Amino acid sequence: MTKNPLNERQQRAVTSPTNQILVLAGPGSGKTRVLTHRIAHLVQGGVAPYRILAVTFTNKAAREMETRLENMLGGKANGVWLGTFHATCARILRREALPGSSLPFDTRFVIMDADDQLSIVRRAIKELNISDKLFRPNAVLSAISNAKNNLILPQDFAARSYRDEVILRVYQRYQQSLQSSNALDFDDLLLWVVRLFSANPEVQNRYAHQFEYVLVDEFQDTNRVQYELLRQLSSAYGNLFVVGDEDQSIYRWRGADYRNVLRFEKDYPRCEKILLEQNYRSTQTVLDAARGVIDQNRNRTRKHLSSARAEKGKQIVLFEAVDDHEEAEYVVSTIQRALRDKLAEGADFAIMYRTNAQSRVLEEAFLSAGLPYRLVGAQRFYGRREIKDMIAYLRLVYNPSDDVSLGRVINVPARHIGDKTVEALQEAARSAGISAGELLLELGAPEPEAAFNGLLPARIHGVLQPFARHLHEWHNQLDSASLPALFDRILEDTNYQAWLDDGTDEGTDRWANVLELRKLAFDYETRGLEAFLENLALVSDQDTLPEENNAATLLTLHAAKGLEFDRVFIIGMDDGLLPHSRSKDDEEEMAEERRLFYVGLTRAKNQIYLVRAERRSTYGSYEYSTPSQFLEDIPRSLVQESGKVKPVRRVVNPAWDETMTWGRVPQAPASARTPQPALQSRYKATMRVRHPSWGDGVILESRIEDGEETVDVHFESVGFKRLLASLAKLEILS
DNA sequence: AGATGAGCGGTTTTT
DNA sequence: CCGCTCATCT
Repeated sequence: MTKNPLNERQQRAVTSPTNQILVLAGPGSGKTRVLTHRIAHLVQGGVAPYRILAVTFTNKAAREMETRLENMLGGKANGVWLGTFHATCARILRREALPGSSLPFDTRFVIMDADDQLSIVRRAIKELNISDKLFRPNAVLSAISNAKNNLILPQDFAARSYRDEVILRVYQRYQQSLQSSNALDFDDLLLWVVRLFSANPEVQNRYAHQFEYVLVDEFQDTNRVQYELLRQLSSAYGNLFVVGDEDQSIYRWRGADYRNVLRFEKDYPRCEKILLEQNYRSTQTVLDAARGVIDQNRNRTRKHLSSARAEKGKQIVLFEAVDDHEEAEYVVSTIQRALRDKLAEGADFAIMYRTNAQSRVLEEAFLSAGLPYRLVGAQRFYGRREIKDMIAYLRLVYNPSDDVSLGRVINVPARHIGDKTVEALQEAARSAGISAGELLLELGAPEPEAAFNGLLPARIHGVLQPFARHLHEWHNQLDSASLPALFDRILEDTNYQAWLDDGTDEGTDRWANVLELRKLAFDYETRGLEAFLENLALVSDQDTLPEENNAATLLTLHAAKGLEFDRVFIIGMDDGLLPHSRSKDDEEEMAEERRLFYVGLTRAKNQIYLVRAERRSTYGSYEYSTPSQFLEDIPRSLVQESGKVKPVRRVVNPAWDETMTWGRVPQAPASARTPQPALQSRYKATMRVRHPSWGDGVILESRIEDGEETVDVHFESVGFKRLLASLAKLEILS
């Protein structure tokens, strides 16, 4: 693909001299390629790399662009500001949060992750004597995040109801906690840059004059803060190049607003709009199916994606399993068969699902089949208790004011510091006007300042002393010792291994995780603790997970955006899962669910498998569901069904042939069926056969199911089919 | 202070 | 079903 020349429109997008350019790029239309080529074009035209800012949505996308630029230009593009919104903002704030700035934190701020945020909210709710039943911490946090995404700080928050009043109070307390911990949450990173720029035009100007060119990926998923930020950053030169696709907007719940695309056209009436509709990824079958789905959405620019590839491609396979276990087994066995027949390799496959919870059953099936897989996202590594502990230690050493981290590790491993002791410490710190961590640091000094003597009762002081001393020593090492040395020192001083690795399998496992993190710390030996912590906070886990060799990928539909795979399974094609039940009352949300499905479909280069289960276990009991309504929008001619025999279901979509049945071969009710003696297989694996319409193929497997012989055949023309031997008119060739 | 066990609530999606 | 919180006991 890299060898191909750019098509005419891509070329235009890369070289156009227009100031503001809006590229509407369908899936697989070479969007990343256009972005990287444009950056390369700018650099080769003499623009200094540091004057180019390119913003991506994920770290992964940023790294991929970096690699491509490296390949194109060697080191010539080094220095381009390339990163996510959040990483870019963190970088700006680390420079600007100097003493005397208007910002309520200094350059040693730490970044709170979702867990930290939630524990701050919980604490605030508790301290304010609010019921956490009526005000769910999660809901309150999302209200706060929502406000921040709209640039609303507590002082700007207009409470229009009792509920708002309460949320506001929590918000205030929450913000205070962050401030006293010298911490920022994700939303703050963006918010404070915008506030900084608004309050200090000279600072904004400095950056705006630095960034002669601003380029943005996944523009449809920007929110209001991000839009504002882009406006500010490009305000000097007005060179703003944005790439996006309304149809792939899937982050509305996070404040993203694809109408930013419309806003862009309105705010920059002289912008040039370029449509990329030539698809270089998928077969026409994949595109037709995707189009059938997305064309049901209104209020969008209709695109006419056409495949640059000649072949129509394999039909879409639809499989209905009886339950989620069979669903997973179907995925695994289909992959195994393809591997065995050398039709594909592991890394060609991706299995996508709506909710993270669905990965569990899949993982079990992969494990028991001995099939390698890699799971992206889902807090696998960084959510681990032992990992969070070690990170908390490091964060605390870096920034002793970090209350959340202090609370996490002050008594881990247990060192007789209970709630009462912590409370006394906090009270004493408050009366001294410093944070608890700072006070500890002081108490651990060889000669603490006299002012801090007598703040605490002698007994409590004594209990805290050993920990305080350690903290002081670690903190002192910050500038002299390397990160790995500090890491080891903490492990040693806390006796962490002995505490964690208690001889059980789980303990060994946990210790192995710590060693994994330690390995990562060695990678940051030269860059240091600050870079290490920032990376841990901002880089999602998909980046750092050890790459399993040639393994299938398990990921949510959200995480799939921007990726491509040869063969894609989308599982859980059930009403209530996709579209998700939480979306069904809201038209906008339903449209977003549809886009999510569209994103999944368009990841496939060659083959799509849509899989559902009639029932799946949730919380221990079974729940039944009907097929996803989205399935009805896929043209019938593109689909080939597969699965176990079960009662006929009628299809409601008039686009389908009335006489067609859904999912199954029709069959008499069970009661009318006479049990048949086990019958002999007529077909065996490796036999060559001929089908009247599909031509020649080879039998992959034959088995007796419910008294019927079922054969899996791979046809040269259409690929994999599962057939009932009694119905298919197969001719045996060899 | 720490260990144990009953009870409960939770699942959308992520930088 | 699982993991977490809270209450109770040692």
